[in-house]
Amino acid sequence: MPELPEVEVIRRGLSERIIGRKVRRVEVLSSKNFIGPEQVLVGKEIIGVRRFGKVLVLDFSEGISMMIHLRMTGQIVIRGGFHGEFAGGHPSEGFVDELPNKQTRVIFVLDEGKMFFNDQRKFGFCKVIPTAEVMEDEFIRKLGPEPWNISAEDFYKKLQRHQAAPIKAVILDQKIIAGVGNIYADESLFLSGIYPGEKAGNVSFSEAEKLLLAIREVMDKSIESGGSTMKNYVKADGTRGDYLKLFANVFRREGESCPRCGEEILKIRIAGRGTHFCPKCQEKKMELENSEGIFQRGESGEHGEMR
DNA sequence: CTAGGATCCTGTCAGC
DNA sequence: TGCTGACAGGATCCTA
Repeated sequence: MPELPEVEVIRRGLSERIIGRKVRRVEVLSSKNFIGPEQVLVGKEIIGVRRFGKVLVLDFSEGISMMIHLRMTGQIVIRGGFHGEFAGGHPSEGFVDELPNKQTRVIFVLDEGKMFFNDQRKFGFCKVIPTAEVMEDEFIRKLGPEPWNISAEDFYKKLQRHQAAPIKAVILDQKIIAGVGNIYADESLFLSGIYPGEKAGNVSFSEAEKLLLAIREVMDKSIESGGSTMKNYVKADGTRGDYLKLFANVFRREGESCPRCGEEILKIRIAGRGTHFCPKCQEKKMELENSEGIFQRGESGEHGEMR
């Protein structure tokens, strides 16, 4: 899905456009994607938009809230508001189509404008719950800290609890750290020079620290550039742009050459996910079968800044 | 407890 | 052209 940066961009976009708006009507086109009684939202005013990792929470008047999880292919589109149109989340034609379209699952008719929840694969959902119970939600309760709110020491300790698992699988686990998905996992592992399949138990403290800083860096950069929205979806000539190309070094760049060393970027499968990396910059460590192994691992390379 | 695989669903693309 | 299988910006459930 949309990962932390995309959801944060949506949170900001919605904050400017729907706070203060009232719900006139809710049309659930796919009941699978809506949990709870949608009618309780009718007449309520939207008073806040929060984010927890990849989850969005809209707060309404009278103590009602709604969680939105976009999962793989969800998107949120605002049309007809006084504060301009907006679309964010999974980039697809829904950003620009006339809505509702085939992928529209829920329509929120506001006192001014409409908000569409579109989702090709129907993995995402909206869930109405009392505001008081948001923090008790299973997913939110178990969610790890935001990347900016954990120390390198604590991050390292958490990684060490999963000795045998590939480091990529560990950082994708939302209980370890919130918000990392497939794109930012690959990108941050590239920036920190760690092989995605490396056993977490083999990741040193200094590598864990580099990795944490890299996660923050790629996410900050993506949020600043506006994530994936309709603005960067359609190029001037009408063709579809790929916002990933704006910042991704390795994601979906298999076959291209590494921007740092020129080696060919490979794509493999780790933790059931497509994984992109540079075999030279992200070298797999030697198996330490005996103490000599320690000396076979040369310097980790003096790489400076990269973009 | 951890780790890995199947699973939910629709759509697209490569290969035959 | 039509069919088939693999895969996809996620997370959960099931099994070992």
